[in-house]
Amino acid sequence: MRRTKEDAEKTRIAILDSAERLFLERGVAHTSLDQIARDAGVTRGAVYWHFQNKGHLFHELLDQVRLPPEQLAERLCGAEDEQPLRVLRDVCVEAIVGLAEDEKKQRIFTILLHRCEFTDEMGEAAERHDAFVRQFIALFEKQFTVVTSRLRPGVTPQLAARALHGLVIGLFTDWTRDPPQFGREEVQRIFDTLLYGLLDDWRP
Amino acid sequence: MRRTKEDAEKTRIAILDSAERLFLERGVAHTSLDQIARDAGVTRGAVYWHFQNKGHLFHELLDQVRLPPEQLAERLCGAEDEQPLRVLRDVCVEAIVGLAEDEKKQRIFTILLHRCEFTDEMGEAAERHDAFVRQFIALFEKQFTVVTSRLRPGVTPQLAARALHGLVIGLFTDWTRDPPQFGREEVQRIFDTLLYGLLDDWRP
DNA sequence: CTGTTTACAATCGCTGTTGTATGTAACAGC
DNA sequence: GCTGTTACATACAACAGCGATTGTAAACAG
Repeated sequence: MRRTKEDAEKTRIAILDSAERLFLERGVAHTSLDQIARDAGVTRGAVYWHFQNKGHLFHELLDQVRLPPEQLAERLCGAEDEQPLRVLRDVCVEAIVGLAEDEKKQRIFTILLHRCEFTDEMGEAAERHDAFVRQFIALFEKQFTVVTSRLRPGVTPQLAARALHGLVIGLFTDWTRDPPQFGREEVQRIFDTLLYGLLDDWRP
Repeated sequence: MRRTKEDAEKTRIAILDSAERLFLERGVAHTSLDQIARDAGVTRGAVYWHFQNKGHLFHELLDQVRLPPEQLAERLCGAEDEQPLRVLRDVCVEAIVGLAEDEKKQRIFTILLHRCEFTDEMGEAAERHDAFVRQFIALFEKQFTVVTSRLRPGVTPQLAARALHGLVIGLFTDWTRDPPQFGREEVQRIFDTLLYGLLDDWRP
């Protein structure tokens, strides 16, 4: 019984939602396409119609929340010259706080960080994510390079970038493991704390 | 052809080693016990003789590197009153540097952080790990509580603990994703940086 | 109104994986 | 030298999951 285009889009969404729920509950590898289809009220035929395979399904799931790298780069380099580090801090704070406010984001990042295996048999999803992370660090480093002279003695732009990125990833990881942690103010204070350690003229 | 006890122990080790290699390459869920057995030069019978199932095998693999929580607590609370935060910092630095120096530790933590799914069907391994992490944070917080008065205004022991733990986890994650990063001095400088942001009287 | 395409459902064949049960040869103790 | 046990190998049964193919009714384009 063929449906209209809107109906088709609805089942597409339903499949994605079911995948999200089941991936979160049982892990990506431990969830079969049949289970997803059943949960969405369709058969595997529908899943294979909308998605090539599990890898692509997972990939499209991630793309629902992962902001495109270009957008990130633009955001970071847009306010050129002005107050690059303040923008950098705000981006980091937004990332964490955005996680707290958006439950879907929370679930999908939980899947990404705790419920899936990064192996090349999962297709381009893994590679793209790794590339994303590397670019993230590179952008950090670039921003710190601009203000090299303000860094405390012994602190290189590279070191600062690694530290800041580590903190972001770590907070993401801890947050998704055990959600109700802290609000915007506290997140901002954490990043201010690290930045104050990196630059002696940092003022929140 | 029955072997002597030492032989048996050798095949046990061989199975663990093969599991380590294959888990790292393909992920835990995507590795079958038959593949592990073949790689170790035995059959699945041997695997089932030494381990109840894949979950237990994974569990014993982790126990090869994860230091027992009691040991950690002792280490942190042992030098009571003296310089609790310095011990705390050294523990964090040791954790990261230890990773760089011990390749086995590196592989196993890579599996733990990037090649496995934390779901309850994996048995007690997941629970134990989560409990470990929580205790870790609790210990951090306890240490910071001792020196509450030295914390910068607005910084609570809880906040400090979350931040420090986040940084540790984040550096672990980044390191295992892309190993050749930095040496002991730089790691120490990173933690000193954060601690200096947390306490105004911190001196490396 | 009709042909084509869409959006699935149903079925099939195959392989991979798990758990268990049974066989078996050698070692260790007596 | 016999025996029970150990340390596996082999065999068996059952299922799950994938990918492909085929079927089909309804939507849509002309």
